Amino acid sequence: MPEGHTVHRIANAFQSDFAGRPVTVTSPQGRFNSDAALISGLVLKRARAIGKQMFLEFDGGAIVRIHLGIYGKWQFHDSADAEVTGQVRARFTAGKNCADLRGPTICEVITKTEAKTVFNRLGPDPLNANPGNREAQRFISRVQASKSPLGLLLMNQDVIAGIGNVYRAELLFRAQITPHRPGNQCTTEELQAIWDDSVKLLRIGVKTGFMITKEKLFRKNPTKAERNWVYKREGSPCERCGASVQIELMATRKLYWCPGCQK
DNA sequence: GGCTTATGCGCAG
DNA sequence: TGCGCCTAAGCCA
Repeated sequence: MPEGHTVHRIANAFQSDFAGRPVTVTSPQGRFNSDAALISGLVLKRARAIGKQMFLEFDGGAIVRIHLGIYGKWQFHDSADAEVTGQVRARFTAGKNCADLRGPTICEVITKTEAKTVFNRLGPDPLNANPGNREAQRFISRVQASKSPLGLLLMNQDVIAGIGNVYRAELLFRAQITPHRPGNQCTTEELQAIWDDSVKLLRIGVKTGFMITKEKLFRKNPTKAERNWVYKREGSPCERCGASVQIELMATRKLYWCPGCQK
């Protein structure tokens, strides 16, 4: 389930399972063979996530960049020789720790310079916010510089890194702003509130592993159907105002929102 | 068992 | 704007 919170969870797992140790890297499926050979046996210095991408930084400077896309998935095992099933693009092992990667959009070895280019393009990640408000200000100025609808801007990883279709819909519902409002018609206060809310929701996501967006359920164990206000609830009455939740396509992605609450 | 759908995004045109 | 990627879950029969 790859919005930003998932990738941060994986990066945290990599940091504790593999960092500081030599890591064997193979490609049972074969498509990552030549890249794996460049790094296999090197010590992993650090695993970090920025938005939906994970970066594994190895001794010597090589970096593995992984983007799960819509299909990609990780599977962790307790044994280095766990049986390989299906198409495993890359397997990382250190001692008994073993992680299999399937179906990623991107899995490649890049240089520090190439990584820097990626970092520079990405917008601020609410999960990497530093003390102070610099990331929020970067987000706000990027939104206000655009005439595009806010519903599109929240999906743009150059504007804010880590938000996907679920959090996009839920953040806008919680802010009570229509997805069609142009970025340059949003006030600084409104955008600051959306940023702060994204920090809060993504942290809940990292903690629980689920995209729970209703306060009441933060500490519970809600089913998928209960977790959200508008996502995948088209045609149902809005729990806040009773209006029928709408669905439409925005730039080919399904957008859910409440016309009663979101102005 | 088969079909649809998905939390994403790069690319061609 | 539409396609391709290439995997798994959810749903139906």
